[in-house]
Amino acid sequence: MESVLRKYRGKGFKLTPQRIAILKFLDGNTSHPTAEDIYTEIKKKYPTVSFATVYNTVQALRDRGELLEITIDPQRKHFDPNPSAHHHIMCTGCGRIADVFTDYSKALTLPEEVTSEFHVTGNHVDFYGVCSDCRKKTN
Amino acid sequence: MESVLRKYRGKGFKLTPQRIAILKFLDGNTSHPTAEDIYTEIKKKYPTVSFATVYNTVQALRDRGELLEITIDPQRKHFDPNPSAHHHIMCTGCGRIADVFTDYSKALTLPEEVTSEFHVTGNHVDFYGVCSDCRKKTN
DNA sequence: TCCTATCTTGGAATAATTCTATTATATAGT
DNA sequence: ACTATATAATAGAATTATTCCAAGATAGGA
Repeated sequence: MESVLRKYRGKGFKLTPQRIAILKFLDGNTSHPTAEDIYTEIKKKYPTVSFATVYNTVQALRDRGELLEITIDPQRKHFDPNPSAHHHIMCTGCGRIADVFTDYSKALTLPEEVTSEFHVTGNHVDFYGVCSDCRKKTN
Repeated sequence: MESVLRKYRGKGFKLTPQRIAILKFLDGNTSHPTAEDIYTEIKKKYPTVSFATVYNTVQALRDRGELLEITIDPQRKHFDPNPSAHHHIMCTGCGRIADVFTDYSKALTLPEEVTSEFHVTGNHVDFYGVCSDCRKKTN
């Protein structure tokens, strides 16, 4: 828990109580929360917290490379506190997002017509499917 | 042009003037327009067209498998009238989206821990980069 | 301890999308 | 061609997600 905070000390990143709560909530969290998920959680301990604080904090973390913005869900953004290169799969039934740790970098070669026009800086591989819980329900 | 409309006749899909305009705008269009792009275009010929019509129509097309919703842009949805499996690259400078027609299906194998939980139904491979125009400008 | 840059907050603003009630019309059936 | 009706179009309100803003609060360096 202290280790969560250590890397943010100094460097003009103020460790306010709200931010500490957000950092602790995100630490090791693999649930891919939305801004609202974070807001709801932090509100339990800090009832006056605002969405602005949540968005400010995730943006600060993103700028520092500590957080990824996930685009797999067409409806809203999700966040992932694991900034290392990996991918995702979303259940089209319940919306749950899980991690996919396979490294596809070797496989994702681009044709010359694309690489000649774009300097490629990154990629997302998103999978869609139906999880076992949802298969039981809807059949 | 007639061929664009042929496949929509019958089957409870009403070919209204607004829809025909949308279908013609989308036919062969590789610009990956947003709802607003479509709205702005159709408004030229039908000044009273509403966003509801645009959204209703793209949803009807999506339901019929004639249109894909693109999630590569975190800010807004884009649409692609080419429903065959392919992928995209977006310029992080100007937001332009281009098609990537490489077939990665063979390469995108998932670990057993994922396939045992999810019945996989689809995937998106999104690339990010900087296009040649934007390299000239910002650099 | 004090100063100040930075943060938090509430609420307003913006933007994207969906919904609703009403009016209009494309098309199937005659 | 005519009519009935299911479906669509429209305006505008509602919803949802996100950003902005001004004022007061505070973390952390000096």
